[in-house]
Order: sequence, then structure tokens, then C-alpha cells
Amino acid sequence: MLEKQRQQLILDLLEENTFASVKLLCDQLNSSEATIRRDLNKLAENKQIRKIRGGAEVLVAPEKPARKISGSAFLASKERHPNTKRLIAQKAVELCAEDESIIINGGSSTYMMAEFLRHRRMNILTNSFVLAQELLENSDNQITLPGGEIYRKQSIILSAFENDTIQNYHGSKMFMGTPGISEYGVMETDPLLIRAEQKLRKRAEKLIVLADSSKIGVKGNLIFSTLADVDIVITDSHADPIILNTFRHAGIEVIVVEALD
Amino acid sequence: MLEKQRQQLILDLLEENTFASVKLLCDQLNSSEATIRRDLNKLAENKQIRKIRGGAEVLVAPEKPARKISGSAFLASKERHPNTKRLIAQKAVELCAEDESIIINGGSSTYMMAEFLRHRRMNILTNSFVLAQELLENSDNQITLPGGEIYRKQSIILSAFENDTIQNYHGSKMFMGTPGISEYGVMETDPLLIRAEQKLRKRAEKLIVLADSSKIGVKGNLIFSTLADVDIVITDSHADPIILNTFRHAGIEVIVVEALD
DNA sequence: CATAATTTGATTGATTATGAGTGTAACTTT
DNA sequence: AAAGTTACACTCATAATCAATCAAATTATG
Repeated sequence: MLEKQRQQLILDLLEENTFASVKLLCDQLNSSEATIRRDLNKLAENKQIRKIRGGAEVLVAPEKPARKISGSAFLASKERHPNTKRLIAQKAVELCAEDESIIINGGSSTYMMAEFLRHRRMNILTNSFVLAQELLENSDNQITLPGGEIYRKQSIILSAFENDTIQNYHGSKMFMGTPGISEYGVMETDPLLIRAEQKLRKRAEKLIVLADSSKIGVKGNLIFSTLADVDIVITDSHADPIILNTFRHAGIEVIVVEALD
Repeated sequence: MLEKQRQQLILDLLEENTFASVKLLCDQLNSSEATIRRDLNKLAENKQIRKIRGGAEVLVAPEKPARKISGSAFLASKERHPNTKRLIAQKAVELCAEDESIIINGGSSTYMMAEFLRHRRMNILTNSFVLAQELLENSDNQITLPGGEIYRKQSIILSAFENDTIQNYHGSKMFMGTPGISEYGVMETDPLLIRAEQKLRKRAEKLIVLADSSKIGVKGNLIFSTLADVDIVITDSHADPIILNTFRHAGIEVIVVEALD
């Protein structure tokens, strides 16, 4: 990770919390104590943060942002292929047996699984606060959450530390969306989330990626996992067949639903 | 690939991610390090990007996305003394300073604290899913959750295991309601909840009990903690003064608000 | 087709960032 | 007050990044 990028993430984390310990930052940013300390010194020199024993805090409490409360988290997001994504989500749920234990990583694709989980009765571990909310209200599934602070930007629970409840969880499948999947693997954009998500991955036997055709072949961003670590990809019929064959050669089961929009 | 084309792709990639390392750009654009560096130099000369060690960043950071929150109504249980309980909750919040770290145990009494936490900015650890929901939507407080499954009966998170995120949490105060408090201590009805709640208790310096007059002197059920472990009791003016004196003798600070209904 | 101009990629050595180790200071616990 | 723990600044060896140089490859031009 780049120095500047790391420092920006430190600022972001402080924005969320007003305070962050050195240990937490090491954990979150995957860097050594020495590096984090150097970063904190630089940021403090530039009057961007205030160093305090054990970590750092924001200089001035940030402005309270005007808040708009509106419907569900992802309905607002301008999705491009809502109907196709819905079909993909449905197919994902169909892969699950009753009473199975699964893991659902937060995101707009996986959020759509909620509709089809309504009349199921499974054990679901999810880091998505809004999905947990939805499932708690409109389904009979057993919901488990990882511990941690709620990352407001995406209302996802950020488990900072290694020893967490989820270490005792075992899921047969983990479902996740992605901004892109290619021969390089599955991508993720948020450096803060990626580690927590990879921790989730370890708790599940199989990884199932929900990726509509606009995600197929898209590279860039951070690599969440290699193709070798992916078991199933669910996509739609507009996906490039050549790339899908690459996936199949990598031992991935590719499920194609019909593209609707 | 043409030079101009390559440089446009660099700009596109930066637009997406804010940062890009030289290595990543080499991979993405299939070019050598030297070429990428030359591109970056040109783009930087034209003030299209800013070079940083290891890569480049966009000139102006993109706006952070607006917060996404979904709404959910909490069905307030038909309590017997809603106005008095509200006053007690208000008094409880008044005990807290800005930026304090506190723990709020789930329950109908403590849920009412949410209204008064609206314009505060504190670090709040709570096992109450609905309280977390409410605070996430209507306050700027930092919310942390213990890991575990959601106990539907009370929508409280049940941390089953010992090694949890909350072991790293430290709160100055823990707030809790109770079905009864007497010389035997603070009571709790649910055997499933009591252990998880006692674990929370250990993470806080002081224990503050919210107990309207109908709870004072009530025995029975399970003992959550002895009086020796209680620091403050907030109750109303209908409470039996003799029992309140017992509390004071046990070293407890008793705060009495006026009974309204 | 040959030659010049430009672009590219590899190599080099200088510069800078990183992580581990160490001793000291600050804070806690006993 | 002493012992123990944690945070911290410092040094040093290693690794990564970078600008400069030069040769090879590509493209343009007469």
C-alpha cells in the first residue's frame, strides 16, 4: 500500500471514530508499528491529527453532517441491472439447503438475497448491518454478527481484531458481490473492508461470487482472492463467454442466468 | 497501445480509486515501469494528476458518498410509566460527557436513552440491535457491537464466546435496566442473557442502573450483580425511601427524578 | 528501403520507506 | 516504592522506489 494512501485511510478511520490506537491501525492497515508511528508523526506535523499516547485523535470534531434518512441502504444506489441482479440473487439462495450455515458479505448484490431468504430457516453470519436488520424483520433465519464497530460509510461491521466471535463460526458457503472478477481474481475497492472480509472468507468452505455481466473481466482495485479460491460464480448471459471459460478452466463452476435488462 | 490511450486509462483508473501504484498500473496497462513513470511525469506536468511516492493520486479527492441508512420502527412495548421512564433515561444521558465511551445494555429503559443521545457524539457499545439501529440512523455516535447471534426474543446480541471484540473495549459507564433491584442486588430474568451481560459489565468502570419505582425492592429472578457492584441507581420519587437508604448505605449514589405518571 | 526520430524496456546507483530490534520513558499494578 | 507492562523514539539492515542512461524496438519520413 502507498504511503499517501495509508495516511488517507488513517484520516478516514479517525473521521469515523475521533480516536484510533496504534495497534488498531496496524491491524487495519496491515503495517508495522514503526510505519504507523511514522505516519502519525507526519500527519501530526501537518496538523492533520493530534498524537496522544497510544494512538491519535482528530484535531477538531468533524461537522455534524446533514442527514437524510431514506429507505433501505441500497435501493438508493443507482444500480444498472436491477432485475438481472435480482435473478442472480435468487439463484444464489437456491444453492442453499434448509438449515445450512452460510456467510453473506455485505454489498448491494448480496443485499438482494434477503427477499429470497424470507421463507427460509438458515443460520446466517453477515457483516452487513442493513441485511441483518432486513432478515431480522422479515425472515425466520438465525442471524449472527461479527463484533466490531459499525463503519457508517457502508453500514458494515468492521471487525478490527483477530480474536472474534466469528472464529468459532463455520459456514458451508460464503456469498459475496464484487466490483470486478477476472483472471487476476476477485476484486474489492475498500482497503479498510478487505481484511475483515478475508477473515470471513476463512470461515466458509466455499466461496460463491455474485457478479453480473458488467463485472466480468473487470480488473483493477485490490485483489480480494485469486480464482483458485473461488468455487462458484453466478452471472448473466451478457457475460463474455471467453472469460467465463477461463473461470471454468480454473475449476470454477459458472452459473449463468438470463440477462433481463 | 498508444501513449495517449495509456494515459487516459491511467486517469480513468485514478478516478475510480483515488490512488494507483506504479506496479498496479504496469500490470493493468501491460507496460514497463519506465513507461508508466514517463506517463506519470507527463500527466503531472500537465497538472492532471499528482505524483506520490510509489504511484500517483488524483488532484482532488472525490466526494465521500452520502450515508446510507435504512429505517426501521421499533415497537415500543406498552410500558406502564412511559413519561417517568423517559425522565430517568434523560437523567442517565446527562451523566455522560461528550466523547465518553459507554456501554448500554439492551432493554426498554435504556432504549429510551436514544432520544437524548441524538445530538451527542460518544462511543457506544451496545448489545441491543434496535438501539444500534436507532443510533445509527439518528445520531453521530460511534457504534460498536459485540459479536454473536441475535436473540430474537429481545433483539439482543448474545455473545456466546469468551474471546470477543468487546474484550478490547473499555467504557467508563455501563447503563442497564432491570426487572428488580433490592438488597439482594440487581435482578435479571433471562438466564441466556445474564452471562453475556455480565461480560459487558466487566468492560465498564461504573454500573448505572435505571429502575423506576415499580422495580425498587422487587426480588426474585436471577441475581445479575450484588449491590456492591452498583455505582448509581436512577429512580423516581415514588420509590420506597427506606429501600433507597439501604442502597445509599451500600455506597450507591441514588438519583431521584420526579414521578410523572 | 534506408535513415532519422521517437518510444520503450532494462540496468544502474542514489534515495527513501519499511520492519525488527533495542533502550528508555511513561504508565499500571502489586 | 518496586516491579511489571506498554508506548515510544531511535538505529540499522533490508527492500522498494526512483531518475538517469543507454540500447533495442517501433514509427515516421524522405
